[in-house]
Amino acid sequence: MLCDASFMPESPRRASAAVSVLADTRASASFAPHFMSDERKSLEQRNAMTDIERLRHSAAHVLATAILRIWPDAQFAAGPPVENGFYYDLDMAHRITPEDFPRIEEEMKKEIKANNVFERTVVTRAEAIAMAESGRLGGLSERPGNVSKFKIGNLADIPEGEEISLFRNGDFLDLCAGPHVMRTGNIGAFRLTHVASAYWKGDEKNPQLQRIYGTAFKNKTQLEEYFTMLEEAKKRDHRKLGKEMELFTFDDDVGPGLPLWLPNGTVLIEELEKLAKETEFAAGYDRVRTPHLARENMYLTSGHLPYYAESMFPPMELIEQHDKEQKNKLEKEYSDVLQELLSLQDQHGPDFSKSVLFDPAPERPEAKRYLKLTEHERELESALLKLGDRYYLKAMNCPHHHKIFGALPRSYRDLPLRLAEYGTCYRYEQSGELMGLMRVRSMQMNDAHIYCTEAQFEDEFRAVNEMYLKYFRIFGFEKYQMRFSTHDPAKLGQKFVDEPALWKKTEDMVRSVLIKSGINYVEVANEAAFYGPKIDVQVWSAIGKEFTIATNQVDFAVPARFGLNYRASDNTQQTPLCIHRAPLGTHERFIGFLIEHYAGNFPLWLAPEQVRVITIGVEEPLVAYARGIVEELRAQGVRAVGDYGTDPMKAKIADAEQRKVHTMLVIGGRDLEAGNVSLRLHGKGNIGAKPRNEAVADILTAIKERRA
RNA sequence: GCCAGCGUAGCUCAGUGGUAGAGCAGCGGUUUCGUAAACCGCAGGUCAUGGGUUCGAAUCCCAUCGCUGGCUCCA
Repeated sequence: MLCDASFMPESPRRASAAVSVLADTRASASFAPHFMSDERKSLEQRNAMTDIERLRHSAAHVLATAILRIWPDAQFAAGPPVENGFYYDLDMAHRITPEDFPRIEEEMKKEIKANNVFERTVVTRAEAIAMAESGRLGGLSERPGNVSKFKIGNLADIPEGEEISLFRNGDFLDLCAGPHVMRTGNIGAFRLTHVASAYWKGDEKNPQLQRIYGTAFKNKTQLEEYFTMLEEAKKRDHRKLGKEMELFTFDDDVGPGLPLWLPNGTVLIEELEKLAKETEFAAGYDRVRTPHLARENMYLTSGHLPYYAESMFPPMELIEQHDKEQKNKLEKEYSDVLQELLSLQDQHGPDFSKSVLFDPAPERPEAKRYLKLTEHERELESALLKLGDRYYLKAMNCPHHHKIFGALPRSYRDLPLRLAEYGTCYRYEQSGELMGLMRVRSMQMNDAHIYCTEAQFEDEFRAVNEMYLKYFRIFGFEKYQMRFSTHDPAKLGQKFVDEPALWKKTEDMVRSVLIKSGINYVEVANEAAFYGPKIDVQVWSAIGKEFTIATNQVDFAVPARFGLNYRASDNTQQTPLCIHRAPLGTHERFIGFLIEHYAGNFPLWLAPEQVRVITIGVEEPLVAYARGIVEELRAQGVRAVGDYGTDPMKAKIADAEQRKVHTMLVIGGRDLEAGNVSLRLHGKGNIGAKPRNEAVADILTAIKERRA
């Protein structure tokens, strides 16, 4: 598959066990999500639970106990601790809503007050199955006719030879590896937080269960602190600040996930582009521009179609009516042919098609049929291509850039060729996945594709990494995780291009760049792109959601698919390697993250309104002086605004502070006389008087240096 | 896409079957001020949209759209 979707920083990758270890050690652990591994945890791993996880896991059992007292038919699936709390998945006739929480919490309190011991017993598999069949597992008593169906499923996942343990608190008995706190009374403070639905074992083919989330702490103070912290986090949520600061908006008539950038937000976009353009120019990139859409055929070449079609907006058809009817007919025929081909392959085994295609004189009737069909398939394909056009909005920029590379004959002397574009892409994300600016359907990527020789690769890759770090220093990012995704040799030829030597070589190169640069990273096997290893940069939003903010990927497979080549010094034709990189991700997600990172208090160079000149009074000489300062600043490209109105000074300051204006120059009669301005910085209060020229020079320097 | 909750003025919210409200922002006046909010007034709403129940619906029911949380997806 070409152009791994995960290349697009819009795609947060699935959390991995490896990340969870690091996530837990980060300074910001309170907001870092805890990742449950996809794999079943071993007993050893489970026993490594922290004290608070133990407590929360125990709270899940108490939750189940309480629910059974109210709804005895409930069947429970899994109830693990998660970062900041716990949940229990269950199935029952009653649909739980938050209105049920007080009742449930009452019952939970009773169970905690009873201070029952969590008592562990080891049973044989047969005993456990017998208890599940009588409905006893995950129940308060035997429940004839109400089999503990999910517990039977869980039992099946426990490997032979591993101990099967049960935990009992009061009447509630559950299949559980533990560990738990000693007694229910050890659960100091808890609260149920929300209900959700979840597929059993996370598989959407399985039935949906009701999931109840809660949180628990050692004591009430910690619980309250947690909720206070959540409130604080919500204040810096980019959706809230984006509205308050008039950065962006969404409109139903425009469509979900399609942000409209207001003037203030557009300032952020343009400042970022300026930074990117300067940086990329200095690093030897060439800028290109490409259309927002392309013909179907390109995406057949790239491989986006049909595999990626679900994530693309449906195509625009440019086709005459009579051709359309013809096309529909041919498409129907084509799909019938494909179906028959597939069923022949199914009937006659996996090597059937090979054996037929390589047999010079196939005699078997099914082989003859197969050959006839494949010939017909090709005819239909070419007939279809001749009938009308389909245009797709681009989901990625790489195919367009590959076409630019291929547009001219290339020599090794042209390499490395670095093509950069803030390209606009469109992805049809599922409606439930949209989230403010963090997950959208239209996005502008800080994209570039670097075409280079193998010999150049390491230097190029290192330079890209250094660019990341340079950016992160400018923004003062500290809380991020570099994730190095490698392939799994067992899946060569399926999930990954079958080029073991190139995999090894590029992975070694990437690893060595990381180590030499002293970058702290986690390595995750089996998460690479189809076409090569990659590094994703993971960050966490204010409310603790993980996102890929930037990405850097190696591609040693796709250029060949596009027939890209260059003339090497020995006069042979060679295929270039390609690096896909987006250090500033997409405007949408990057700015979403920046808003939260700065809590809306942008540094001077980014601030939508950089300077506000406030007069104390409305006397003409004062206003003229203030106006002169504003004009001088604006002439130098500073976003300065004057407030010469009749409001009292304190009100003007309050207004500027609320709008998070970075620098306020307050001017009264005293300043006018001395040729000064009184400097006030947002959130920092009054700094004091300064000569006007000095203040202006300082502002210009701070902007130029992109000072934090 | 799935499950649940929510949708009242530009923003934050009150109103739970009987005449749509407040604060802030906006606009018009008055006020002429030294570091986070002077005073008075005005205007602003098909209560997301469509249908239903009812003498009467912002309020109850159904559908649609959107947002939020979670799940799934993210090749």
